[in-house]
Amino acid sequence: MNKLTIKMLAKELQLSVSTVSKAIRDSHEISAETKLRVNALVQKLNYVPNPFASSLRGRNSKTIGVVLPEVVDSFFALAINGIESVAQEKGYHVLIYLTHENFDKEKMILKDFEGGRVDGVLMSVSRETTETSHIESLMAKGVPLVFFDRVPDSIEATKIITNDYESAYRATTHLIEKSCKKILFLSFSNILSISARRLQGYTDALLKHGLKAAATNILRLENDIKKDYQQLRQILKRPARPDGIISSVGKMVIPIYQVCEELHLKIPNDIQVISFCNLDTASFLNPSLTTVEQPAFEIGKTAATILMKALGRKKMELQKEDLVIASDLVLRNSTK
Amino acid sequence: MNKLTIKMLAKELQLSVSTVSKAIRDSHEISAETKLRVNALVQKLNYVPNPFASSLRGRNSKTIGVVLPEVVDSFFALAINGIESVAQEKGYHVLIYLTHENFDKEKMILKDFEGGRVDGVLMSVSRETTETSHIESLMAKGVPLVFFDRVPDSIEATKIITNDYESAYRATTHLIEKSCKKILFLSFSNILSISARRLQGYTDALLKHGLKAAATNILRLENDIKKDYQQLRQILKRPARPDGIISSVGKMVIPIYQVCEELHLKIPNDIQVISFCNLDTASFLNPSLTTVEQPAFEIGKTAATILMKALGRKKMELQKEDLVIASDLVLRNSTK
DNA sequence: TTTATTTACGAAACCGATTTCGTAAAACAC
DNA sequence: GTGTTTTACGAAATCGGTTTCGTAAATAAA
Repeated sequence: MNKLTIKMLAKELQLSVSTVSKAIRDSHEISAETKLRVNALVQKLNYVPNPFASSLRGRNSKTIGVVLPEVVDSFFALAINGIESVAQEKGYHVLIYLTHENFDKEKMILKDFEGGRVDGVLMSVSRETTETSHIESLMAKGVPLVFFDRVPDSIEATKIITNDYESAYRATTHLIEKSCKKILFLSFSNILSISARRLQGYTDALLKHGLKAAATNILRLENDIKKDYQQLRQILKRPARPDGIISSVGKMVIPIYQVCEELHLKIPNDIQVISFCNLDTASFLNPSLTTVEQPAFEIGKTAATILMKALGRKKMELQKEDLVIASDLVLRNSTK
Repeated sequence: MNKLTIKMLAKELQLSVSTVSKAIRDSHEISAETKLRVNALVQKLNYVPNPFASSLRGRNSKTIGVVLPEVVDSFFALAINGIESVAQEKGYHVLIYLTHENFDKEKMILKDFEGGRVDGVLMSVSRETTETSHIESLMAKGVPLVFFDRVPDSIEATKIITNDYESAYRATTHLIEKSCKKILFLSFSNILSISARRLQGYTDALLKHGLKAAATNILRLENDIKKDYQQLRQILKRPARPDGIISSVGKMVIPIYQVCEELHLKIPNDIQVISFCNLDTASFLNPSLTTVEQPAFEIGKTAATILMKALGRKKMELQKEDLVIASDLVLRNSTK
């Protein structure tokens, strides 16, 4: 299957390669008549330019890289949707990479980007990402990078985030107002600033209302659903078990419901529950779940839009600051 | 930010470009000593080869294209996971494209692929895809293509599917055994074979048990959640309303629960419900939902694995046949 | 009519790696 | 010591477009 090249078009049309190329790119140097002839043949033979030749010469790929921890979480699924919709509209291609929360994979992926595979990057860091030299190295090469959701504190960059601190503060306050005294907080990282901010919102709200933020009421999750499940179970079996739970991560919703069911803890009477998450089934869970809903699609879309601007003709400089899109606290029946 | 090229390495090392290239690629033509020198500098300067130059010369991209209708559905999110895990392991990059069920977009994407952007394609067709010349055109150019889940009937190709017919048959039979007489079937396309097979399983099961497959009991969904919601509502308000629902698509779960709630129809007493879907929250819905669970991750992983084999050194020929991975009917409380 | 400018196109360099082919020098065979 | 093979490397072609620069002809300006 001999690939059709511009050279073959040129021969067929009795034109030079450069003329054909310019005609296809609608250059003003080429007469309308010639353009018509060229395009007719392009249509007829169904010619598609080799993207690598173009990228090599043009030093751009019309491709963005999206680096995510995972995609099971509906947050990232929605974010991908937002990203892809913007990218496709602007004629960009989207390379997806999953780190599976693995730092070494993240490093390898970014290193590969240094070869110029992508024009820009959208990234949500893994929970293992403590050190950020791989990111700085890529940015130093001039590759525009926009972080979203899980952003690294140590780097000055454009970051699209949600109001994690306030959301956690509000969620905690809500539980306190509903007379919870011992609120368990499920944290998924003590590294990620997103996690730190949520934790801070929680502790600040406790202190504000004269409650102590006991270390025993903070469960730091592993990236292992079985272990997390067991840990949670142990905690809820304690004599002085919590009467409220705030999960800063969506994937613990099912385990929480399961453990409560097993231990015959009634939600919300025995224990009230709020989770950060993006489940569209939240309102039909049993009981329906009070959630902090993050604007996942919006975050993805915004991140992509800003990146596109930095990649556009005008090469708009990226503003090195945070853009906050607010989350919603949606009250349902897992809290009183 | 001058990009580092192999030429610069060569100059620095007092070697020719070809020698450096061979050294990096661990060619037997190069002495161990020279390889060491080269690799040391590669490390030191953090050299990453330009992928477009390699792809242009090598006529392969180490990239696969994944074409999906959408990704909100957790089915496709899981499938992406399966695909990406395999691809990453094999050193392949993953380009994601969403058609949003739009046939023209699908055509454009595949046309772009004809330029050689990807080495192979994994695809789930849009619900508007009636005509498949764009797919055949790509395959004719020798691009390996594996379909999964939503596969076109009219094309001979490798297809990874689940047992749609049997699953629908079993689901329907289950409802009949639980004494449903009027079972509403929610269908999402009268084009896609996956949809046709599910519908066939449903009608066959009805006939087998002496029930009629009334056209009024088949709701053909639009791709518009509001309209579908209203349609469903109208049907459930009929005097002789259905006493069972089988939804062949997961995204109708919430609308179904909502409508039933609004109309004060108790599930499963007034109406029993089964849905094809991949919600991990199914067991904690109120009531918990009887589902046909598709092995989404497995399907994605299998599709990718088979594609990888066709792309490997040995260029294994793709078997033009269906590979079926069974779904599970999981009984819960939305059926008696 | 002469000069300046515009129009429309072609030749060739270029992007950066890979690979073929050629060749000195070294190692080996006899 | 001569012939043969192996080793280790370099020059140059190549992948397929894009872009710069040059130029003949056509048009406009003087």
